[in-house]
Amino acid sequence: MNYWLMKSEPSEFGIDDLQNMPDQTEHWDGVRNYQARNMMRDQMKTGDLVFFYHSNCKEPGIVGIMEVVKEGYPDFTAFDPDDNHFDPKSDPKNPRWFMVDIKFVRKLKRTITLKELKEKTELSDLALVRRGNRLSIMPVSAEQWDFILALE
DNA sequence: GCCAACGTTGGC
DNA sequence: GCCAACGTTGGC
Repeated sequence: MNYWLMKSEPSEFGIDDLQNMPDQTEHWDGVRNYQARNMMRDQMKTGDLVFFYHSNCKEPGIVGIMEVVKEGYPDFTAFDPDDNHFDPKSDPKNPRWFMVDIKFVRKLKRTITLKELKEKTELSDLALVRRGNRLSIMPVSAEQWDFILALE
């Protein structure tokens, strides 16, 4: 089993929005970055656990845990001209963008802030805290996962 | 294939 | 709102 971290702006889609979805499940659409696409298409497997990270907000940090419930499939929002994430270069016969479905597991008791994560030398290899990192989906090692959860 | 211009991300 | 960092685009 693998561990991941996925970013979302809470003003767009936050942990509460996920919890309130039917079946507490939603497709993670709109990712338009090849590295992140490859992870969703090729590597994320059913049962993998994912940290939900709130970005671009007052208190950026990890707020909850979710689970992959459907593996990579084409991101249909890329085909819809009326969608914000429309990409005319993604052909339904040869989709450029992929997504997975994720399900709410639980909220953390508190937000583990970016500031706090940056202070931990144990997490210096975590992509999230590396300078200039903008990846919206990233792998988390089992050691990093356990270490972060122990901070809760 | 290089690289300047541009757009986006996301912390602060 | 600012701006550094980075990815993408497109002219050459």
